[in-house]
Amino acid sequence: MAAEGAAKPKRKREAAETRENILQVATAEFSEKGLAGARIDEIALRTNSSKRMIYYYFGGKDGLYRAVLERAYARIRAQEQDSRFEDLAPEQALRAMIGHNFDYHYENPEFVRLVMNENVHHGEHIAEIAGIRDRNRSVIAQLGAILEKGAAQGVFQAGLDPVDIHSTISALSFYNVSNRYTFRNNFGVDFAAPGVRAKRREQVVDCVLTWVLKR
Amino acid sequence: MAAEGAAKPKRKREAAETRENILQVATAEFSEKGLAGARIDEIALRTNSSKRMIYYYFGGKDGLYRAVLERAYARIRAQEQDSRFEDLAPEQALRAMIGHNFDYHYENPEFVRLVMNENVHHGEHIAEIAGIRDRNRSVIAQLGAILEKGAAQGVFQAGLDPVDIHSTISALSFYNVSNRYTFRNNFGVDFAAPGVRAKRREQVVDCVLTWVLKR
Amino acid sequence: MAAEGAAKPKRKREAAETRENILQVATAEFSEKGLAGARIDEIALRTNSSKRMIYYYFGGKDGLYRAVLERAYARIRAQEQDSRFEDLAPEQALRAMIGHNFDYHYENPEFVRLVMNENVHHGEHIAEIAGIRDRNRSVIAQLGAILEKGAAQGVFQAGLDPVDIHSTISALSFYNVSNRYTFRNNFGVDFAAPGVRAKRREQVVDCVLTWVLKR
Amino acid sequence: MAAEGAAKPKRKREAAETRENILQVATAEFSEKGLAGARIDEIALRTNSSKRMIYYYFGGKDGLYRAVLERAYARIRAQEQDSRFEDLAPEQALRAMIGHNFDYHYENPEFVRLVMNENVHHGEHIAEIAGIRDRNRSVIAQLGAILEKGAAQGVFQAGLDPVDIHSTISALSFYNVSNRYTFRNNFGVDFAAPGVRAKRREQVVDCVLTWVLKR
DNA sequence: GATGAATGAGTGTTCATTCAT
DNA sequence: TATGAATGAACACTCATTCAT
Repeated sequence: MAAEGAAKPKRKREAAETRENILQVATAEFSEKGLAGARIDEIALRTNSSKRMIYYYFGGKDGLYRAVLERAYARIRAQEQDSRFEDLAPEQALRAMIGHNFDYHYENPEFVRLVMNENVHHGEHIAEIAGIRDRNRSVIAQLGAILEKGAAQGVFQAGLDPVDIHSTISALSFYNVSNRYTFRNNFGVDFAAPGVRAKRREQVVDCVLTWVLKR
Repeated sequence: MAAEGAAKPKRKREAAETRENILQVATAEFSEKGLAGARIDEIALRTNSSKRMIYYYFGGKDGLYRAVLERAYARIRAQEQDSRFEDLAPEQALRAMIGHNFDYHYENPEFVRLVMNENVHHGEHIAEIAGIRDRNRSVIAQLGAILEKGAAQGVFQAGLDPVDIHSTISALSFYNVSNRYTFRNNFGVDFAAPGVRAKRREQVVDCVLTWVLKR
Repeated sequence: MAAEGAAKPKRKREAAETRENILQVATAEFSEKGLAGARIDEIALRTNSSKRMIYYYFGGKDGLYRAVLERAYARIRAQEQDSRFEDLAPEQALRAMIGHNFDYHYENPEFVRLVMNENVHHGEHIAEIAGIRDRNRSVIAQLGAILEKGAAQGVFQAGLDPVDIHSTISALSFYNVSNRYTFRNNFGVDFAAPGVRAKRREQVVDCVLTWVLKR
Repeated sequence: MAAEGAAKPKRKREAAETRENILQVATAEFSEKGLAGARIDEIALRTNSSKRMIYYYFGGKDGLYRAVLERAYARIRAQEQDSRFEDLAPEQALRAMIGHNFDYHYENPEFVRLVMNENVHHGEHIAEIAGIRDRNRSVIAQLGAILEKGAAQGVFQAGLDPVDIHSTISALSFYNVSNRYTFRNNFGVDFAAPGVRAKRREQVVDCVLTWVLKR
């Protein structure tokens, strides 16, 4: 027990905390204002440490932004690793998967906005982050397994490309969060309102399933 | 006097040209880099006129950005006013409408990126542009008419909210353009490739129709 | 006369003045502290204009430094173009040329120090300034003509390379200014003292001439 | 206890090694970039130890720089103490001395560049290093003895000031190394090229001797 | 209507140095 | 003796905007 306290140098633990604290603040700031709009000074101010530490740990604004992006993707991966749909029947598994995807976007608008911003910047930073494609490959594999099983059981159409289905699910989940402000302005509907969310969730699950199910 | 009278119109025409030239350059720049990332100097440089003129005509960076946004929406409106789906049978009308929406996004990535950027900025600028809600109301009305007609004929489901259908169509059309870069990085599929676009168009039209049609 | 005032736009004259004012201040600063030691803020402060103007006219610290270097060399050239030694007898011409070179270094310590600094930086900036080699070629040509004339008249040794003679003259002129501080510290002699300068001038002229004259 | 006694010297030896290692790295760095241009982090990185040790042993950047300067001068002294010219005939002794001085500059460009840099900084650091004037006094004494012996033998001119001769020798030896870069750029001649060096060495020895010899 | 010159507040970044362990 | 973490002051540079002509 004494060993536990002594084992990890206090300093190192503090360093990890400093890093994490900076990343949290930076995530909020980059998500809110974008890479170009965010200010290093502003981030440093909200941090428990200083501007200098940002450069010490992340090298600069771009380095920090990349670390934020990497962490955001790592967190989804962790979430998805936890959720298991494979034991369910194909239709139930797909429903669960779509719902989960939909919810993740709703509950992580920061992630959605980071991805938006990354597209504003032509994806130049995400390209330099290793390991993201691996993670996505596993998502596609998981979805593909469900689709195949469904097709084999005769409940889903045959020959569906999991990437197509995934892009459809993502589009329908992403838009509610990404285009929240313009949609509200243009059509007077706020996707963030609880009632709207619930109704929309049902529609998205329904829409994709109707399309996939054997007709 | 006659000369004076003739001179002015000429001036005005030149003025309109200058304005339009600035707007074109600014549209490209804001679309490419976002509001925060775009540079007034850069825009002025690519213009046929000077930086001073931007301030003369648009008051400043924000004013220019709003003018760009307004013009982008005005151009969709013009396009949509041209297209008439009402004479077609409901299913054909809906198919045409979805396809048209899909194509517009693909062919106007600048518009898509401006909307993305506007959402990054929480829609604070679009809110100050008059007339946008009116235009969208007419889109909803048009779609609503088609849905009602289809429901009356027994081909569509009854009681569908045109705003829901519209958001579904938009989500599926927007994503291919807005998330082009991250999707390519994550899944190795480039939405911009001609083959991908054609296949995706068919899927989107199909997906929405399957969902709307009476089952 | 009135035309003279109206001919040049007042603005442009002011711009040239601003540029020149910045260059003067920057010359003093770079000469005093070197490129790495000089501070843009310090230069701007001593200027009649602002830091922003330095970037407006010279693009940055390096650009300003290069402009300073270029101007320093241009000023020697102007001085040398004025001085004519060719009409004198070879020995007198060479004496005058050496003396002039010696004096120029003494009277322009800023130039000497800029050249020192340029060597500290491995000559990377001077390489990018066009026209310097041309100017130096004419110096060598001038010296070469004197040497040849002297050799033809039998007063100078034959076959001397003007570049060798020039480097000898320059070394003996440069050192008194460049190494003033360490020499004073190490040997207690201040090259800048008037008596020392006069004596040294005589020695340098004498030393080079003794070497060049036919023995 | 015996172990304790042995341990300490070892520590001291290691400490001396650490100091020497830092000094070597710092010499290269200060010589290359100057005092203002050199970076403590860069020096620490190339060292076998850490940044903290620099502060521990030398107090700071300026202290390290002074230690570097002091060591550089101490090394010349050591070299000169070894070389004995007094046994030679005056002319041979002087030739040897000039050649040795010339060679030392060529072979120790780091020393030359440190002296240049020290002059850029107005000799403010060298003034604080004790013992340098003593060392130079002995150089002057040595040269003075040779000159006097030569004058007594009727081969050298009488009444020559050894400081004048020394400054002439130094100027002609220093310039080839200090102004290597600008000279190459301006006149296309690289003093560092072996052929150029050999030819220049002969000229320098010759030039000084011609001047000193009785005519 | 049009142009080059000018500006102040801010913006990302780097520096030598010190602290805690 | 030794090390990684931390710091604040300074540093080069950029921005949207305005002025004088």
